Amino acid sequence: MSKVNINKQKKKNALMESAYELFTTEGFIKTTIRDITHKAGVAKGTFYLYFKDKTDIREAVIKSTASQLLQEACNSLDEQMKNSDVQMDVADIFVYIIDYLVEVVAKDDLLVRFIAKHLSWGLFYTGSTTPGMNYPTSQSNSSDPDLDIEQYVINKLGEYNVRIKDLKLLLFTLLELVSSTCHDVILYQQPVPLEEYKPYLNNCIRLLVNSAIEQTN
Amino acid sequence: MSKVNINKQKKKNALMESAYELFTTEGFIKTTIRDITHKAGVAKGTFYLYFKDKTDIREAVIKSTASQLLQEACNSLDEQMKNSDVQMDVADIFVYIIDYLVEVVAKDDLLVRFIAKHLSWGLFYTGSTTPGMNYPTSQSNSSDPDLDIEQYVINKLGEYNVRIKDLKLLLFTLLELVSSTCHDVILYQQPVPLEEYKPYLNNCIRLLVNSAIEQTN
Amino acid sequence: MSKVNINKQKKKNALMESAYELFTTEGFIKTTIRDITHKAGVAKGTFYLYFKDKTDIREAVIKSTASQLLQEACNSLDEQMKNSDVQMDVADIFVYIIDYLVEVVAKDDLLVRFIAKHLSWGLFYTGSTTPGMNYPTSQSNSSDPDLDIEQYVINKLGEYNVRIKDLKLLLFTLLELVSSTCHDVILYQQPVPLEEYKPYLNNCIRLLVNSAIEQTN
Amino acid sequence: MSKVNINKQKKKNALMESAYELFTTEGFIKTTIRDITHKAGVAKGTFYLYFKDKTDIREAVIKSTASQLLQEACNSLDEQMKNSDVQMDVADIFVYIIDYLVEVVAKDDLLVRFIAKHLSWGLFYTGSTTPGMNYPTSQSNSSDPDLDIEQYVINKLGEYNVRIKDLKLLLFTLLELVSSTCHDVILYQQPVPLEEYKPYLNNCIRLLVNSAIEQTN
DNA sequence: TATGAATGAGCCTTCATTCAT
DNA sequence: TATGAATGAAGGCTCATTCAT
Repeated sequence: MSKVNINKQKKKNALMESAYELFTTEGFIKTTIRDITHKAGVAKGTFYLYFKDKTDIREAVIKSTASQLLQEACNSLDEQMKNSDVQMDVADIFVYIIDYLVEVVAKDDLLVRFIAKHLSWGLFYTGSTTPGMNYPTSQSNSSDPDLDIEQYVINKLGEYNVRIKDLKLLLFTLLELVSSTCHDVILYQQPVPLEEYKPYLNNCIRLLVNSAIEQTN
Repeated sequence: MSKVNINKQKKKNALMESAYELFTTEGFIKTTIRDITHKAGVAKGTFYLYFKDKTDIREAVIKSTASQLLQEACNSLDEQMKNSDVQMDVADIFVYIIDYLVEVVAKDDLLVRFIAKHLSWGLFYTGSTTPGMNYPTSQSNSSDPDLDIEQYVINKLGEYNVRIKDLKLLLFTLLELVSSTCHDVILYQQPVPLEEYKPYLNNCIRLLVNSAIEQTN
Repeated sequence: MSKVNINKQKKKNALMESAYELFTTEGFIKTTIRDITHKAGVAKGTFYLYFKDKTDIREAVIKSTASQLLQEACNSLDEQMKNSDVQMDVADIFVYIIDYLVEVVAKDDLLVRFIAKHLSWGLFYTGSTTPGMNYPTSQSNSSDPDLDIEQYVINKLGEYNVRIKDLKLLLFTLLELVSSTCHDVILYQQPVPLEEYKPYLNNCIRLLVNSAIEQTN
Repeated sequence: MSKVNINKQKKKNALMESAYELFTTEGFIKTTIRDITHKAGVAKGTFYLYFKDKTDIREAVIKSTASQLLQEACNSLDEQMKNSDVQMDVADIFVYIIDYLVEVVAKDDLLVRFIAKHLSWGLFYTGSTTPGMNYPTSQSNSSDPDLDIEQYVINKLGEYNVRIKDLKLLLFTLLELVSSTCHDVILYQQPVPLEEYKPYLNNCIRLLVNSAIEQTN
């Protein structure tokens, strides 16, 4: 990548990071373009060189964040399976990942406000970014995250001699279920606190996952 | 109720109805106070006699709408059970209600934009409405909806000799699951169209409900 | 005075007292009619039965307050002269009264903000109150305060065998001088603190007063 | 100064001039930001690029106007002393300047409404203007007016072999005395018309000044 | 007389967006 | 490419005033 392109990417990243911080701490509506550019250390006009408007950068930030989060969760699972002797069954895998996500999100009251209700956005939607403003190649791995998670799960399950029926739907359903319920539970402790809800939620997940398992030989 | 109070109530209702229309057709952010009052046929200042700000009326409208919707669903179920010879099992009841909600919402592309992600708000949250501005008695039944839905289900199941474990959590989880997934499915047909998703969703519901049933006697 | 008139007077007094409190604590601009009536325990519409608008009540309050203040000062002087053996010369009398005013005002940071720049208003102006809304007879003594202070001084000086040249102008000049300078000195300690300024001011007063004395006989 | 900075200064000046006109003709309260910007030929938002709010521009205008006025008075005195054969004593100097101010102000019924009660503000207060929005160098002479007037008087008196006791306090007292009394006399002709009051006032000034003179040598 | 619900003009202020530099 | 001064539409909200009761 040419030096000038690297510089452009830096600017774009700086804007996205600033936007992320402000969206989570101040909220989307209260955050202004001026805030974003100021924090990123660029001029206001520069913003419009990279994003069409505020919703455009929000979408970019959500996708990037959700992707990253899931990536972390998967990495953590990999290590866990490598290092631990305890045998996990298929449902355990789903529960582990979801638990990971919930824990991360729960620790960050601000993150949940911003992203929880949109967790699956980063994974299943090919939302229309500003035309001609695609992510640069350096991020292209995460720009098509749909494959990632689905494929990741398929690989993970390779050794189990099982097949998951309607895997895409299952993933979608689980993510929405989790993000939606936890959003309310974490933020408002309604109808019960998180610690009380988690066992219940995990049980739901196991039910849905186990019901989707088909043995293959 | 005094003549003046009746008039006040009329004004409040007019405002809420206007807000509902505008929120669903134009979106919350694009809707202005001026729009609401204009449509309601009152002066701008009058708005502030009844609501603190735009979020305040949104909350009121959501609660009212969600409550009403669920009421309709329950009524429909009652009739169905009275008139039909087909025997419903416990899970059928849940599926029926949820199906009803989904169908109503699906027909109204606008409604879903506004309410779907917040369906459970009207049922589980005791958010603070403007103080001293309670719903008049004519709506007081739905002003404490928490009892309603839970109690309604309990009554409904009276004749089944069953008990539902963690009923409140089940209801909450189901509502969030449904509203969250259908929101995306209906609006964006992502990851699959509604007709394709519904059977899958219904199956999930049955799983969760059946797993919560405890036989009594 | 008829019972109904007494009641009317009570209302008017309540409004003026509320206005005084609010003007001094919140400032004239920030104070609203609603605030005044609320504090006075009457309805908003009632305000307009007694005063034309906010400036109208302000004028009434200033006059009343300034009058009262001066009255207190004069009373204090009377006692002082009765009880003390120390002989006061003519200038002492002026200094005493002015000192009294300054001390009262200095103690009340809020009072000075409101009235200091307008001290002489209550004494020399026959400002136009709302037409047909004159002070009731019970206050008529203070409604023509011009005579009061001038006559008071004349009486006071009776025993001194002196005449003051241009007494009205002297009084006006002194009051304006004092209120104007002290306003700034008390509020901002500019250009010097009050304690430092007072001796200087007193000296100025003595100069002006002594220069106005004409011996008689 | 760069071209853009010159332009900025022009805008700020235009705003201040418009504000001055409107404050004097319409009064501070009645004048709106919209009025000011409209008259200045800039957009409403532009106002907030230069001033925090209405009180901010008022302060700026008062300071600037008071400074300017005094400068004129001093200049006039200089010429007078150069061209005239009549010998002025020390008190004459003070009287001359004050007379000049009073005359200017008296001619402009509107000016007095705005500035008279605040004449000394421009000379003794170092109020906080909008931060980072200092007057450009072209006006910097008057931006520290405190030194100006005091030093000016000291210089003027150089040839008189006299020293003025408490010069700063004297100046402050005189300015407040004059502006305060003339405010009422000019606007309301209370308690007497200006022409009648002026000789009295001049006499007061002479008293105060002469009493402050200390012979040197 | 007294009320207070209703009014609606008009306020201040923000901020996305443009464009000359 | 990058800037940031300028824009001006639009927003939320206040509040003096009216008037039917």
